[in-house]
Amino acid sequence: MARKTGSHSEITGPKIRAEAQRLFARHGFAAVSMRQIAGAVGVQAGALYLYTPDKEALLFDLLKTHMDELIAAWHAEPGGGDAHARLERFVRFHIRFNLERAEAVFLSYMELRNLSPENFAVIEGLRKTYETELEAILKAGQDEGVFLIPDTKLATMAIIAMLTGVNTWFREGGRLSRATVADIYWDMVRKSVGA
Amino acid sequence: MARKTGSHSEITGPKIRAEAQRLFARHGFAAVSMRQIAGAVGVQAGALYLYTPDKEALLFDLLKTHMDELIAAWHAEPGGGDAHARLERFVRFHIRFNLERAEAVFLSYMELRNLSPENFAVIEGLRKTYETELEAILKAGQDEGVFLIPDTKLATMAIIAMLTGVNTWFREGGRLSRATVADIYWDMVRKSVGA
DNA sequence: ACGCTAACTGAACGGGCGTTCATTATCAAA
DNA sequence: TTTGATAATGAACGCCCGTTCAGTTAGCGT
Repeated sequence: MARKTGSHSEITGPKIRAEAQRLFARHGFAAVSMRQIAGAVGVQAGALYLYTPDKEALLFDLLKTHMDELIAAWHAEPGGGDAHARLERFVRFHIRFNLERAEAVFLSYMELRNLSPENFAVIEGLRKTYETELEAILKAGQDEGVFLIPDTKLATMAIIAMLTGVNTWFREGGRLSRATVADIYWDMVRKSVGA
Repeated sequence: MARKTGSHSEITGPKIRAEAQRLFARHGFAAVSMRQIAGAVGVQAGALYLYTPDKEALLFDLLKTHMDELIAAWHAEPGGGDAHARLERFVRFHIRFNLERAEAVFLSYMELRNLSPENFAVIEGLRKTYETELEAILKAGQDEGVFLIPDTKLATMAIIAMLTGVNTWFREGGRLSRATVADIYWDMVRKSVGA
């Protein structure tokens, strides 16, 4: 046996990334072997190296793609309005997007330390970019006089941590719907910035 | 060479736990070998098994001890007062305690999945116990009419996530002192529950 | 000074790791 | 139908893993 019938790189490539994401999120990067990933995909371990130079590059690809898509999705949201409206959109967007991609979010928080310093810096830069989007809203609200925030940098970190925390406990079909959760979190965020 | 000069289990035992915590926090449980831990302690790998039945038990011991100490430390805090005062004490306690033990906190959030189901349940139970302490305060404030919270369970998770988030960015000697950070977070928490 | 016990070594066990590569089967264009 | 490119195999490489254990030395009560 060598090449399989019906095999195509446009199928195997995404399949590898999907299975790697699933397994990394479930067991952790270091605890998952290339052979496990290959097994989940349905190929031998050697075949993975047609799609990635090494294991770390596979992780980096997942994290980078996620961060790029996060930022792109936020930019695709409707802009404009006052700081109050923009903050509400950010809160609802963040919760929605992160719940839709729980595995990728989990990965990008847990597995950063498995990246080389250069790759780590890239992801950190993208995260900073995203955080700056929220901080800009808070600053604008502060200038407009609709928010009362002692420190916008701190408020940024506090709000993001609070929102991202939803991923740790939310379960589909639980007591509350996504919409209700978003409503309540928005209520808390709104009040916390004094609006 | 066999037994080393000046060797005592009361010294080696804690040293192993300390080095394991440091290494697990830095590189992740799965990425750290027993030989690395032994090397950091200054013994051979086999010696570790005089102090732990296996690698996972070492991790569990660290997590369990941390959670026990967290809960004990909270119970040692002065009680009494109205919900407003108790919430402030909780916020300041959580930030202070977690910053004091950053490595243990990091571990107990990141490495839970490396525990067996039984051990996982134990740590989860202790976490739940701690969270319930906060929830009781929020409920009391709700009943007293000093808080305005749509859902106390959600508010509990939101506040804990927000507070624990401090650990991800706070650096000693940075722009803000611990005390200032605690002040600002308390301000945001207070407002978010409508007090 | 002796003997018991506690503390540790160092080698070994079987197994899994990430990665490479010669080889082979399939696909798609000519 | 031939042919070159593509997608995969499967064996092998050297290395490190968690764990065990017989043997050895240091500490210490008697």
